[in-house]
Amino acid sequence: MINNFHIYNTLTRKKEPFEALNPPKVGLYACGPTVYGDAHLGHARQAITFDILFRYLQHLGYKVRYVRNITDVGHLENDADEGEDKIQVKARLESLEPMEVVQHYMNRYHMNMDALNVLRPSIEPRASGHIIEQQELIVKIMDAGYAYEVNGSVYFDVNAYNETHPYGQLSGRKVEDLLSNTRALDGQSEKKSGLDFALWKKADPLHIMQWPSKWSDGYPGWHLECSAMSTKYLGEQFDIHGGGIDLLFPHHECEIAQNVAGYGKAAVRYWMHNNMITIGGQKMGRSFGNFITLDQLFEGDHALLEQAYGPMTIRFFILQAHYRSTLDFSNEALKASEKGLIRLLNAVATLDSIKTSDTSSVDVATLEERCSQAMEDDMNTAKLIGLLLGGVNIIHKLAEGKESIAEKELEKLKNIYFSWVYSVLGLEQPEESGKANEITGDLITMILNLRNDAKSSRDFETADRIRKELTNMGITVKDRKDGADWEIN
RNA sequence: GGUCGGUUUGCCGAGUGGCUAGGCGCUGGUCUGCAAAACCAGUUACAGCGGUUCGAAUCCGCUACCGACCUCCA
Repeated sequence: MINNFHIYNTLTRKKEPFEALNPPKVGLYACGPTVYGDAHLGHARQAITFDILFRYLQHLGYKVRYVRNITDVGHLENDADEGEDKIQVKARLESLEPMEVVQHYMNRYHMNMDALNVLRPSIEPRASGHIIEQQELIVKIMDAGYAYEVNGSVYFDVNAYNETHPYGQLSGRKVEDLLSNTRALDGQSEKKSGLDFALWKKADPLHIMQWPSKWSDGYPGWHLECSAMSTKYLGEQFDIHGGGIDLLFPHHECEIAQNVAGYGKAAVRYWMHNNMITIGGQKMGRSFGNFITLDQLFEGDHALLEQAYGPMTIRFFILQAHYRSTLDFSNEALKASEKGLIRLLNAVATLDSIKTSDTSSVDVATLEERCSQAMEDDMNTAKLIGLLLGGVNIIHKLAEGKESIAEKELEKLKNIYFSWVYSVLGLEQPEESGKANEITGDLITMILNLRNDAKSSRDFETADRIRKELTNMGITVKDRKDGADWEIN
């Protein structure tokens, strides 16, 4: 499979040409959410980044198996592996079954992602459904001598591992440095070293989520699920692993160690990490408490929001920055995205009404090439959007007849916009669905027709009154030569 | 403290040696009964200092500031 796609590989800190292990198939794994709260803007960025990768690889002709997990067990509340399971904490607070909490937030996550036009992955495995696989991996790691059991819990032995394999390769850390920065063991801990992490944790009797094992009734460690599930569905080696940059250490580092220890080799060819969304220069995250959920954005229901922002505006906003850059949230930036998106989508809608000529005065081939190059360069959606918006000018001139285009060239132009804007970037024309909306539309059209009659008979007083009242309702009237168009603000 | 990254015009944000990024905003114009919308045109930058070079936002060094990770986090 020939392409010129280059990926920035976190492992090597370089852009590398993409070569699939088993073309035309590509195995892609991305770390999904822990479902104990509503998804926020940061989750949207992660999901959209790898949604673009999923779509783009398919656009290039690959057959992609995209696995994105749901973490519904195992993440602990604090360090030292002594905390409570996050899901369980939430369940107690809300007096719900843990699985009820999981289902609730998972449903909401799916609704949010659907709204953002994020494609569902090929497989969406849940940690709780792969306890057996995780236990099997623990056995392999123990057999290889890289894990030890203490009081029914099993820990990964980082020091033992580091003697034969460099631990910290992905995040650029050294064990010695890590050790000097790790809080001293208080003597109570079961772990041999502060760097060791839990593979299996014995549960106390009150712990609701627990499963039997040869070591104890307990639950799997936090990093284990991704190793076990990616191997199950993508094999011991696969092409791309993605996730938020905040998971780089320790999560992904531990994942590599688990794979090497258990299966004897590293699984991943390319590691990709999306950067964070910031707000006022600071990372937006659950632990900072400065996040805005997607529902709040869609509804405009948050103190920091001056208005509601549609899912496509959010998607466009995120795609206007490169995925490895931080992206700063602000109302001003969101509003700018909203307008830019409309400009782009309106132009695409205009393409069908362009008339062709015998010759072309516009250069479509160059645009086509530059768009491809932008995406080939580590998925630079920001550049791609810039190019597509630059072409909007040309589309307008073609529509007005100021430039000419041959039929074949027009087909090419349409293909550029339809495939990049709709298929790869996943942007959609806003839907006007529902009977109520239909009636509303018809009513407004009727009123505007009446106003047009008034204008024709030069009764501007009536015409202005109608327009003013519509404006007060939040409907913008746009007069054209033949009638009028309208828009709800 | 350790490791890594960032600092681009009023705002967001591309850009790794010479070629207009782009969007928003702002100013002017076209259209229009007027207004809005739409469209067209114009608009400004590269944290500071020093160095390399014919030429630097882009490479190197120093300084300042900001952030991320080092504990769960997309």
